[in-house]
Parts: sequence; structure tokens; C-alpha cells
Amino acid sequence: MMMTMMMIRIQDGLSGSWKEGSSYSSSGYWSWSAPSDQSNPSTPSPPLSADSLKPFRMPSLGAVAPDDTLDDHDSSSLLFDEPIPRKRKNSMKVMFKCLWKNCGKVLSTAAGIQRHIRTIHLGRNCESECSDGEEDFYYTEIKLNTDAVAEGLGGLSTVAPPSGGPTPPGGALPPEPHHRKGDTHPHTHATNGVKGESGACIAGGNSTPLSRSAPSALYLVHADHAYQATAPVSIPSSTSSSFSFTPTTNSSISISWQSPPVTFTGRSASPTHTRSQGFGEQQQRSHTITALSSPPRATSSLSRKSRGEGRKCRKVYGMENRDMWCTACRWKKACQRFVD
DNA sequence: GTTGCCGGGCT
DNA sequence: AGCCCGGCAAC
Repeated sequence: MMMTMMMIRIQDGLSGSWKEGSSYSSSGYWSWSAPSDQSNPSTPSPPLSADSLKPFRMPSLGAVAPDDTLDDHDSSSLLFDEPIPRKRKNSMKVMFKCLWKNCGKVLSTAAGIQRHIRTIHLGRNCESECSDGEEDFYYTEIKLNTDAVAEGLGGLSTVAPPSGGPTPPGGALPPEPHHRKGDTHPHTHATNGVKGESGACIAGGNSTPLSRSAPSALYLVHADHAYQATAPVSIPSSTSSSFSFTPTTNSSISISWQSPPVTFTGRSASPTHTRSQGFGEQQQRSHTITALSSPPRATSSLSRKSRGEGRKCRKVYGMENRDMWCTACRWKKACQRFVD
């Protein structure tokens, strides 16, 4: 859906082409601009899609109907309902975490965790054959970004259990069979719990709503005019480098969501920072502006607003990067990004 | 000539 | 409302 819109927009841009922009607007240039529409996502981290989002989406946006069904095959092929697979899903890694009290052990294989539970917690020595599947209820499947796995894992096993207390993340969930024997994938189901958990639990017990809402907000943010939101980040003087810059900013933002829960905690306050993305530019330069509403602009009853002393988008980014300008500048209106 | 942006038109 | 641009004043 978004894609189509984008496409349309791009096309528009092409046909309408800017006359000021003149020749430089080779198609290649525009192709870059496309992502810029969802800008923040930038190259590497699209709309925090799959990985980062997944953990929160389910709980909050019940929109996607077949969550459960999805999860069913989930474990094998991490296919999210995400229609736009722009994210490298391959970065996802499934781990299994023991939910037994005071344990929280994390293993990379189901077999491993099962055996762990069987032997350590259930006190059974026999091989998997004699398993009645009960172990399934004592561990949970968690998905991690491999990028983050390295450190995330460390965090998980060490941080998760303590933060949530000695009890498993399920909350007060005692290691007690949940009687879901009908389930084909007990652990998959558990995954759900983890999804919520990874975001919330770490943040400290009940921060759930917060951590949940944040990402969705982020989602919206990308909707439009994202380009303005991103660009402002201290664009260097060199026009050439500015390109790569936008993306960087983005990724840094999305990363906060992607990163393992632990990291997330620190960011838990960021919903503010997040929700404002569309707004971001203003925030970032806010220190200079103070209040957008109070600029001297109104003061000068004179017809023209003298001349902006500060650097404006045009000057800063140049015509070549016109799409990095703030909307106002592109419309030949008073610059919003570099308000005087 | 360039730049910032008002005023106004178009969708 | 969003978008674009003619044209003017300040540089």
C-alpha cells in the first residue's frame, strides 16, 4: 500500500520534475529519493519492519488477524505478515529460553532447552524419547536479531531473569503445565509471550503499554514527510556526504527498537523522541528556536522579513539535494528547518 | 546573479 | 491542505 503511494509520488516527481532542479535529476537520483519518503527507515532499516516491530505489533495492533496462524509456521520460516520484506530477515535468530524459576537459561536449540529442562528441572534422565512434551511448557522461543544476538544474548540471560525477578517472564507464571496439549507448537505460542516480554519485561515489569505504543507511533511517523524529519541532523558542509547521512540517522533511530530489550530499556523514554519524528527536525533545532510559534516573524510587521541570516536549506543542501530541503523551502516558503 | 520567501494559483 | 512558481527584495 505504502509502496504504491510512494511509487505514485515518485512518478509525480519525475513528470513534474523541477525546473530549478534541472539536469542533475537523473533517475538515479530519484531512486534514492524513494526511500527517503519513508526516509527514516533509510536503507538498512526500513520501517523497523519485521524484527524490531514484531515484538510489539502483536500485542498492540491486533489488526493483523491471523496472528496465531502466522505464528504456527513462524518458527520455521519467519514470515511476518509484513508485506514489505525490506528488512533482512535473515538476521533473525531463534533462541529458546528456560522459563523455570530462577533459571532463564537460553539455548539456541529446542532440543537443547528441552533436555535442559528435562534433566535439570524435571529430573528426568532419559533421552527425548521418554519426554511427554512437558518441557515445552517450560521454555519459550525468542527471536533475536543476530546483530544484536551477540550482546543481546548476554543481556537476555543475565538481565532478563533478574529484572523480572526470579520468576519466569510470564510474570508470576510458575513452572506449571499450561495444559495446551492440543497445540502443535507450544513454544511458538510461548513466543507471543516473549514478544511482549522482550519489550516490556525488561523495561521493568509493567512498562508494557509504553514499549508497545512506542513502535506503533514510530510506524506512523514514517508515513509522510519523513524526509524533512531526518535531514536536519547536522548536515555537514559537504553536500556529497549528506546523502549517506540521512540513512545513518535513521538507522540509529530504528536501531534503538531493534536492539535487544536491554538496550531498549534505556530508550524507554524515547517514545517522546519517537513520536515526534515527523516533527523531528524542529526538535533537533529546537534549542535555537525555543518556540516555533514565537518567532520574531510576527514581530516584523514589515512586508518582507528582511533576510534570513541563517543558512537555509537551499544553501546548506544545495540544489542537488533539494529533496533534503524542508518542505517550506521546496515550496519557496519561509524555511522551517533553519528558522532565524 | 543568487537567495529567501510572499502572494497567489492549481490540484 | 498540499504543492508549485512568479516575482520581488535583499544580498
